[in-house]
Amino acid sequence: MSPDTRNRILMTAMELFWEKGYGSTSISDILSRSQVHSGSLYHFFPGKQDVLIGVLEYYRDGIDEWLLKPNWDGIDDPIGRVFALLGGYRTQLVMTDCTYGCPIGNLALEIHEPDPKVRELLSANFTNWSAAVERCLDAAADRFPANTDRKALSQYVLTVMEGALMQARTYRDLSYFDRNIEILRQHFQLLEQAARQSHAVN
Amino acid sequence: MSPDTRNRILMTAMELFWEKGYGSTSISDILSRSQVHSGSLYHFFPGKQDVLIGVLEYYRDGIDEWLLKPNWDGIDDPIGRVFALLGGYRTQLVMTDCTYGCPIGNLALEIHEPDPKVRELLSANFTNWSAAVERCLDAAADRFPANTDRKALSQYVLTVMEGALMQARTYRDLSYFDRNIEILRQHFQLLEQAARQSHAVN
DNA sequence: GAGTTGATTGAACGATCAATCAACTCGATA
DNA sequence: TATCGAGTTGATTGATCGTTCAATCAACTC
Repeated sequence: MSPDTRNRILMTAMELFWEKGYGSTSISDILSRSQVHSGSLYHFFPGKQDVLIGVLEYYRDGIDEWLLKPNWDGIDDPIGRVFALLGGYRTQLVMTDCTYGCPIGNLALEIHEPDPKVRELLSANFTNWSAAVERCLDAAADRFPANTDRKALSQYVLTVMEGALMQARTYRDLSYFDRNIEILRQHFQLLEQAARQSHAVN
Repeated sequence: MSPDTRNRILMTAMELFWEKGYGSTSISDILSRSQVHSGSLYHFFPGKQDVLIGVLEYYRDGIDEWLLKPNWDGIDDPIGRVFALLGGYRTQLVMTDCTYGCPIGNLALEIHEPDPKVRELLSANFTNWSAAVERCLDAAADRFPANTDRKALSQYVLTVMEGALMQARTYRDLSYFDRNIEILRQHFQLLEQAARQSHAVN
């Protein structure tokens, strides 16, 4: 029953870290909800921080299956995929009455002096996310001006997502998210428009 | 000596909340650094959360003097002021080896179930910030397309600032901040360009 | 100068924290 | 059948948490 228990701990910790944050989640919170006893937890994880590391690794390894695949199913247009991904976060906001926060972004701001290992995993999660967006932008490279830094732009999409989530959650108001995403969309349209004009000249 | 002590508590709590976050700052942390005894703290504040409220009120009431005035001194161009404000955050990042985080944004993401009073104060701080940006945008209204939603755009500037800070801090790399701000700047230039074209037609 | 007030002191409280540990279970292997 | 060890149990540890409270003190009121 070993991998079962380890996994139940991770899943429960994932939930709790997202609901209450890392610092406010106690080991006994994890134990009682997961129906695991303290000795078992410490059999699999040396300490609380290692549970966090396990959770971050889980996110890192599951981004394709749990984040991208569900949001991109049936959508082929690369730029459509970018905004479908953002739409996925909107759905989460709706389902949680605007209490949803990005699990990675929340941890990134909550944990002030992260272990190198923790910081690496937070970075890796951000990098994987924006790399997925960058692949979309590359697939639509001809719709952007030739000198567009698509890697930087993909990081910018992450920035807008995190900032928009932060405001929607703080105000408990979905419209803050929508307005932000709408401005990003208009920015993209301006870029596409500029690309068309440039191509017409050449 | 009463207002002295209250103020020393607030200043110390401000420092500590910014350094370690709210949850990881203990009352005894505040007491030892501020050289105040527990009884004195509880004489001025009913509890820990009320210290947080005091800090948030302090930020709210000090935005002009402590944030806007220093960054806008000697700068008249309204759009220049927007990016000067963002430049202020860049300076903080430089001075802290990219460990700086927005005090309000950090608290907004750390505190998952805020009291109504706390949530109101977080919102008020965001609102004051973007309202200051909105005044700049209004002063440069003729440089944007006529149908520009300047209030939404000012919230978007806040979004980009928060997201850019989050990434720079997570990666411990200033270039993530710079690239994000640069893309916002290019967006503004596209908007100004569109406004010029529109005015030329009319 | 007796009485009142606000400010301060620091020991103490119960609760909760992360973590430990010896004892136990039980399927796999020899 | 005997042995082994990965997994499990849950009571227990000492530290730390936010908070309380009886006491003392200085300054002001009337």
